[in-house]
Amino acid sequence: MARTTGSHSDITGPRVRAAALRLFARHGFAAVSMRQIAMEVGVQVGALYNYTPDKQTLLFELMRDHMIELLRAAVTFPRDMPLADLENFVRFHIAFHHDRPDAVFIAYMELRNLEPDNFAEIEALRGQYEAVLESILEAGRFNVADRKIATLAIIAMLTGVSTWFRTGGRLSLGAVQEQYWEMVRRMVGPEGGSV
Amino acid sequence: MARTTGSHSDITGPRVRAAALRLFARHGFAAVSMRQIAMEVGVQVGALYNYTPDKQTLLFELMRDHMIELLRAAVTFPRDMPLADLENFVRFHIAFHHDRPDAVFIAYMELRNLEPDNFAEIEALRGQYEAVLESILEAGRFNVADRKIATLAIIAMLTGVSTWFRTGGRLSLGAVQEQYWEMVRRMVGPEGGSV
DNA sequence: GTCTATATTCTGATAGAC
DNA sequence: GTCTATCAGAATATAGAC
Repeated sequence: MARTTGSHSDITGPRVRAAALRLFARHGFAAVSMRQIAMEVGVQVGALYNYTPDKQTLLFELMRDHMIELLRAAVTFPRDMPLADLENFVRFHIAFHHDRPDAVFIAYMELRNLEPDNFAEIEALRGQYEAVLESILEAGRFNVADRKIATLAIIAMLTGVSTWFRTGGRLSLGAVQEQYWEMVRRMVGPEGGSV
Repeated sequence: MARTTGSHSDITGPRVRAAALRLFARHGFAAVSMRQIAMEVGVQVGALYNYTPDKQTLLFELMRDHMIELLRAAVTFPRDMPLADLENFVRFHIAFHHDRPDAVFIAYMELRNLEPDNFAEIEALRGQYEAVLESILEAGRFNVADRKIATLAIIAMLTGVSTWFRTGGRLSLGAVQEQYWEMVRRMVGPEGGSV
C-alpha cells in the first residue's frame, strides 16, 4: 500500500510490529529483510528505525510481549481445585495458542536467533509458564512419576496442536480441546494400573 | 582447518553435509551462508558447488535423507503385538531422535525454507512416518477417541524430549524412555474410566 | 515522522587457471 | 577438485533534507 509523506506515529508502530510478526512467522527471522517489513507496512525502510533500534530488538520485543501476555493469562487459575485447574490449563493452552498462531510459531522457532541476553530473558519467561502447570500437578493427587517430565510432555503435546489444526477442518476447536483433555486426564489420572 | 589444493572428493562431500547440518541446526538455514559452510569444512566457497547445485538442494537433501532413514528404521516393527509395537515405537522414537539432534531440529524447523516441491516431498515422508504409529494404534484395542489426533499428540510429546534432554542430566535416556512409555500407555490404555 | 540517498558489508553463484 | 577473482544484487543501518 503506497503512503504519502506525513506523520503517522500513532498507527505505524503497531503496523510495524504486526508486519514483522506475520513475516517472521511465514519465512523466519533471518529470511525476512527490513525492506520486506517496510514494504508490508507501506513505508520506506528508514522509517522503521523510528520504532525499533534494530531488527534483533524487534524480534525480541515480539517474543517478550507474547510470553508476558501468555504468562499473565495463565496465572489466573484459582489453584484450589487441581483437577479443574488442570482441565482449564489444557483448554486454555490450546485456545490461547490457536488465537495467536504467528506469535506461537515465532516463540518456538526463533529462539536460535536471539542474542544471549535476550534468549535468557525469554527462557526465564518460558520457565515461569511451565511452573504454572507444574504447580497444578503438584497441588493435585496426580499419578505422575516425575512432575517436571510430565509438565514438559503435556506442554509439548498441547503445543503440537498448532502444527496441524485448521479452523474449518474435520474437528472444531472445542472437540480438539475435549480430546486433549481426555488424553491428559488419563495420562496423569489416578487409575494408572496394569494393561 | 586450512586445506591445501588437491583432490579430496571422497571425504569432502560428507564433510560438506556434516558442516551444513551442524550450522543449519545451530543458526537456521537462512542465517547460514555458503561461506560459513566452506570455512567450517576448510575449503573455499567455490568448492562447495562440486557437491550441491545450490544451497536449497543442500537443505532438501539433508532433510530427505533424515526422513528416509527415520522411515526405514520405523517400519521394522513386527506389527503382530500392538502393545509391544507401541512400546517399541515410543522407545525407538526417543532414541532415534536423541542420536540425531541436528537432523531432528532441521527437519522440524526448516520446513518453511523449502521450495514447494521439496516441501511436498518431505511432508509426504512425514505422513508415512505418522502412518506407522497410526497403524499400530489401529491394530490394537486401544482406548483412543480419534486415532489421528492420538497419533499427532504422541509424536509431538515424544519429539519434545529433544528440546530439553541432555546426556549427563538428572535422568538417563533409559529412564526418560520408561516414563514416556508409562505416560503413553496410560494415555491410550484400556482402563480409561472416570476420575 | 518519513523521505531519499548512501556507506559498508555480505550474499549466492559462476568463470577460468591449475 | 580446488583455487582465486569476480559479478550483480541485497543486507542492515545511518545521514540529512523536508
